[in-house]
Amino acid sequence: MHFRSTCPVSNILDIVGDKWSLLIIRDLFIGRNTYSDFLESPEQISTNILVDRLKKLVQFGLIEFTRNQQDKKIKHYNLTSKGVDLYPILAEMAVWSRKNLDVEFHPLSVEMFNDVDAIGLEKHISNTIEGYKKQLNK
Amino acid sequence: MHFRSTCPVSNILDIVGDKWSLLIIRDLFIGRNTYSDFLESPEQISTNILVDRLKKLVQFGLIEFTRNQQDKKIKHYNLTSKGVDLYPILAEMAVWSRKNLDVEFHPLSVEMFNDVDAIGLEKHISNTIEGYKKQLNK
DNA sequence: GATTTTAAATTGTGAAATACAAGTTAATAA
DNA sequence: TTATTAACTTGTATTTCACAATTTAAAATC
Repeated sequence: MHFRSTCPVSNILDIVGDKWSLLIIRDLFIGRNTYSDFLESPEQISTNILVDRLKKLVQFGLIEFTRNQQDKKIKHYNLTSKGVDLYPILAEMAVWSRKNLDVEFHPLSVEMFNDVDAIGLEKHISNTIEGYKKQLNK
Repeated sequence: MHFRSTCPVSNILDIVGDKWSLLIIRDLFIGRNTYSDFLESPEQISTNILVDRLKKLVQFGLIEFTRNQQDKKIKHYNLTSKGVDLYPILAEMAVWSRKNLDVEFHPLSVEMFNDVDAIGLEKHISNTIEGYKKQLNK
């Protein structure tokens, strides 16, 4: 990996600072975990970009995959510990958008905002991370 | 502004989700605030991209500028309230890099990490934001 | 007040990243 | 055996970015 500088903000941007990587990470948090799932996301990533990003995210150690035992042509991607650690960034991004953009948001994010309002951002983040990890070990 | 979807994460990425915007925002937090300052940053942005990003960030209402009264060809950029609100994202990005990348960081970020360790991330963020706003009103 | 310096911005060209459409592969299902 | 499906590849057009050189306009210097 080539880093542009020794600034930690620049470093992470060199890894996930493109138009798509963080959206794939977001998808994994909301339960989308196959190539086909990712293609169905509302932002409409193209297939060549998707394959490229999945490959890179695996190389960076942010995600990994397992084969479906019933149907071995299906890959189920999941976040690694490094990938799960990105959640606070996604959460702060969503919070920024709610505060600073005057638009209607997707029902899933409205749900997320309600949770944040109910229990606080800290707790929401730790719950989400813990929840993701639990669900994986099933 | 055209948004790819109604996801708040996607929305903010449509605004600052490129290789450079958040680095300009970072620069503003550490006191760099002119075109020449930005060019001196270690990541070496090119002049055409810099002009383009400054223009866009102004259009989005994340930054604005004032002319130097002694030398009116110098523009001093500063973060608006919307721009200052991005700090939690930058802070979480830095925290992620410290935890997950095995590299040496810039002295300024080491200083920042020490502050986070001393007073906690929450307090570090609110101090930084408050500090930035105060410094502006001088 | 003409010349030089400086900050900001522009222009041109090549390279890289992304978008879009179509086709391929290999495993499973019918 | 044929059809379907998930994942992936390929080709081409478009957009964005990188790099180098040049231009503009304000300020400083001679």
